[in-house]
Amino acid sequence: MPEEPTQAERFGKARSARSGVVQEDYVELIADLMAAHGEARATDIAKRMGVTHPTALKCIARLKREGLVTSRPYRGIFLTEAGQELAQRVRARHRLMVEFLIAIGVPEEAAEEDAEGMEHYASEATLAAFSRFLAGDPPRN
Amino acid sequence: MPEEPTQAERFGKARSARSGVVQEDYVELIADLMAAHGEARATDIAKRMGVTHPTALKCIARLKREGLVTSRPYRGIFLTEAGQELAQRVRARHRLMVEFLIAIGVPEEAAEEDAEGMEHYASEATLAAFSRFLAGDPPRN
DNA sequence: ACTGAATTGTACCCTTGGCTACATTTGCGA
DNA sequence: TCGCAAATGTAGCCAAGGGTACAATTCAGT
Repeated sequence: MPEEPTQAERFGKARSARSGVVQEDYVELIADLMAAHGEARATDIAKRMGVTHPTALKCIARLKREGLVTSRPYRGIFLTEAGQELAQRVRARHRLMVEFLIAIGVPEEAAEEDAEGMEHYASEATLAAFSRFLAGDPPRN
Repeated sequence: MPEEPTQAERFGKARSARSGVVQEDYVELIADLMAAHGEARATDIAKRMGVTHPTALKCIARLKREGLVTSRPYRGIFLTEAGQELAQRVRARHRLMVEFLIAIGVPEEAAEEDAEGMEHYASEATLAAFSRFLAGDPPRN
């Protein structure tokens, strides 16, 4: 099967997807923290992401540049409209992924771990298929 | 649900997995090229990965450092024992992922694309669940 | 009110994986 | 055989996302 250009395209797409992964994780986490504590502090973000605070600050700076987040010096971090929308999509996708994995028999902790990586690469088509499965539709006849 | 440390661990694991993604893709591709043409040339690797050749060379140099690949100046690239084993595992995982996605109703091209990203994050537990599903075992009773 | 701890910010370094530009080596075809 | 195109290698740039070390600011508690 010599389908080189298609393969290159697929690798390219996976590569592009990779660049948004960290943003998605941060935005989702910030939304969680705001929901739980009313605000998102850099230290808490760093702790929950399992990185040092300068790393978190740098990623947050990038989120700011991309208009997903706002913050004033020595103050908390807030999601913009765009950030909130992204957070909602990401959270929904994450929940669906975990539920699906558990439904097909993956133990809960493994499902949570794997979803953390896989969720970022699931297209609409795949998410739709997962939804159908959870809804009880027969996938193959 | 304040389970911060666990969440940090999960993010950490996903991060670790991320660092092996490129190696896995290269090793699998090199195995493909060797099977198809009897040798793996840097130019072909670059073309199929959709990157420039210096980028491919740099990644190959890293594979060499990690003992997955060998090569002599201006000669082709060859997998070591470890490289061949990795390639086999990766290829099997890739096929399983694609088959599974198609089985639950994802269109073929989307399945190929999504698998390219998701395959690197599926644990043994998840792969086992996918296998069971393909074998026709009822996932939930 | 003020001091000390916690939080936030800054400076600088590393590796990975992109790129372009240029140098070197192979090896094929005239 | 020998020259030129193709392949390979090298140098140097960039951004992202890790890290440490240190500076600045906030804020609680006395």
